[in-house]
Amino acid sequence: MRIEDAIKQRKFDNIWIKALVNLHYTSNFYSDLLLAILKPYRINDQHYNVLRILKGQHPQAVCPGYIKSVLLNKRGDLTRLVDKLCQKGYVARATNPTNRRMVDLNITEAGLQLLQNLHTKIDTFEQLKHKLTIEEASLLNELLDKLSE
Amino acid sequence: MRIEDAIKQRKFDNIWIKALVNLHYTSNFYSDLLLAILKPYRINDQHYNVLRILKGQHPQAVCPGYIKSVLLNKRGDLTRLVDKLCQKGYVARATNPTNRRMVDLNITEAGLQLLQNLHTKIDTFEQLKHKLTIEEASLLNELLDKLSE
DNA sequence: TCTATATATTTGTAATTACAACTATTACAC
DNA sequence: GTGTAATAGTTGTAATTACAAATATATAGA
Repeated sequence: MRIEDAIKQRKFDNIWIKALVNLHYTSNFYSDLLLAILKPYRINDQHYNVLRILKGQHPQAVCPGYIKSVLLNKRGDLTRLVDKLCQKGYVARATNPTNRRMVDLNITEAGLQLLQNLHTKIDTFEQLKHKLTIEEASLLNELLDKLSE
Repeated sequence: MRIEDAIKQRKFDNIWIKALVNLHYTSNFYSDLLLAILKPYRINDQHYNVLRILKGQHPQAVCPGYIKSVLLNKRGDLTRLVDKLCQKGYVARATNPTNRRMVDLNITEAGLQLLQNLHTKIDTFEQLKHKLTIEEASLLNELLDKLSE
């Protein structure tokens, strides 16, 4: 949907402002899609991202500090975010034997299975593939990179 | 910053996934900037957006339902969001005389003054202007529109 | 060793958000 | 009018997030 229709606003101060509004709108659009998929599993997008990060390093352990540094959304409370994933059995937590300040986090088999189940449902790949050509996706990446320079 | 460096991830499954991650990253990047500016005023981005919507219609009154329909982030609790703005004196609330189910919201002089103060600080216009040409901003809008079709 | 500093994570508290249930008012069919 | 459904907001409760302060461990210098 064109941004003008989505937020019922016909005029923007200028095209840069419009791009910024559009950026947030589109980001929320996909967040809401993802949240709807995750909802039956009682986890949110932050939990999901943590699981993906852990899977990326698996079977190597990862500490909360690292997760925080690479999470898209720096907000949120890693300790309690991870607490919930541990309670649900998706993540295992242990004190790092070498440096006892640190905590070793690992995704469990159940966690890997969850991501596997979600994969087919999420499949943003197929969705986006129909909406943008490979050249357009590449161009979008370049433009976004410029914005956060 | 290139998205690869920002989240320390070298490989993505494909360029569409990368664009989606980049989208969320860039959106958060600007949200965090905005939140930092708003923090001294003890309001958040949702409050700010509500004030902008009210300013857009001023001096005409707006009801919570309308605000909800055009807010970028549909989540959030309009009643309590507006409560806070009323408490701070930025918004005036009254029952609609014609339809007593509805509530008339209006931005106050103090609210307009707040937006005025914020304007110079936010000024995303100048920031983005340096990062994207007018053609690039226009292209970005087109690509984003395609994504939420 | 002792102390100060830095690092990694957790905890306390208040504010915010999510979600569902609830109240009040209006609209419409009979 | 009366009953029923639809609409507009509000409220209750639990979960989440923000922010600052606290804990626990490690590191480095005197």
